[in-house]
Amino acid sequence: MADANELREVSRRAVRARIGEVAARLFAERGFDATTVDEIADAVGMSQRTFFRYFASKEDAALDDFARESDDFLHRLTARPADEPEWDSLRRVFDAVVERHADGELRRRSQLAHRLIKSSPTLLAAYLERADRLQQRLLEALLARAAENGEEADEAVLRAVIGAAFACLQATVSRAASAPEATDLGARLDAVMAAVRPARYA
Amino acid sequence: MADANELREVSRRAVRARIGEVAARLFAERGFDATTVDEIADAVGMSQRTFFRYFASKEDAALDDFARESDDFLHRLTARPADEPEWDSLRRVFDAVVERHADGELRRRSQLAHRLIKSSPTLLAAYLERADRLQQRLLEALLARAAENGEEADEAVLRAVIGAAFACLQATVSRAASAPEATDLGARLDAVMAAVRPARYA
DNA sequence: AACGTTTTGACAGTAGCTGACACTGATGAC
DNA sequence: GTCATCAGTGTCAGCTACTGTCAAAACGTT
Repeated sequence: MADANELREVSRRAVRARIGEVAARLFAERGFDATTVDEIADAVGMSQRTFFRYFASKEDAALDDFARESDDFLHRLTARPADEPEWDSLRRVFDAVVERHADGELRRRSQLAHRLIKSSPTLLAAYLERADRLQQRLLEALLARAAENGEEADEAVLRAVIGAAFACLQATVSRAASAPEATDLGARLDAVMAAVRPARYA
Repeated sequence: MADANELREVSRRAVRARIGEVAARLFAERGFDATTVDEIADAVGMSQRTFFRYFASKEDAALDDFARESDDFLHRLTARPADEPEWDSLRRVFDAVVERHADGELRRRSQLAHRLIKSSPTLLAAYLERADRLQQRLLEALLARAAENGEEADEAVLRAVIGAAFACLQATVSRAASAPEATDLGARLDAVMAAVRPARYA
């Protein structure tokens, strides 16, 4: 029984990944808005209905990588020491992006995704909404951590701090996505996050 | 000729405002997703097609207030002295929100809008996308200002600073929207923006 | 009253997305 | 080996947001 379920999960993930790849290729070729779900489904060899059994929306197919990255972020944050200043913890969380940027193939893929997102308002909107959700999850994690420490955290300030950190990440990655050549993303991020480091962590 | 055009503009704005009011009422009653454009058009007494001649999307009708606020933000920023630290200029720009919050009627309206936005993922996504656009416009203004001052601004850092300031605003307003009673939004915002104030302005 | 411009409604069509139902193919029980 | 089961899939029908087109209506100008 457990085996069967596991096999199904494996299969499901494989199909999902395949759809994601095909979709990414079509999006890159024709653009996000100009690609229909029917075309993706056809290219994969399935019905439109089945596509929607794997992805809740066309946007979800395009943002699948970011969904996985979100989970990674959360894991990395909870792995950080509880007494580390939140700002520095967040910087370490962002190493997920820096590390991915180090690999040539993954970097190209990430840059492509970022340019795609910037090219379509609806996709950008979906991306920002997911980023917002991620920030809320991180906020809960940091609130729980503060409670563990016996501190009384100001939720609004903490929310703003997370938002500020993400603004640093976005600004840095955005520039790296436009830049033709490989930049030292880690160093750039360090510089930006040092310049923006909130007074409360000074 | 000029008069006629002006009259048309007045009429157009009035109709647009009327649609916005009716839509806001329906959204408040039934929720954003549960309200169809047909229902709004019916309630106003026009065809669906005409609705879309005034608003490009259902989201736009719900976010009309924020569109006007965006223009206000930009005006206020350009009115600030060129040598003022960006962080402080942004705080003054946000006075637009603080002032609106001071008036009881406008505050209720703004709180309603915020709760509506949080209640619908699609509407939240549209809101965040518009906020992002606004930040880009403010970035351009601040870049132009820096150029005027003869400074060489780091675009990524400036982008991050604007994002950080908006994170403060959002966190503060979000809490105020949930809070039952009237809070001193200006004081709260001052506190959050002081705690998060970037190192470069220390 | 006649004219030209603008606005509007009606209609048809596309695309994203969902519910319902029937079919298929693999799995486990007997 | 047969049968019941059940997840995965395709088909179909339908809803809603949104767009192009075109003819009719509304409106200010002359």
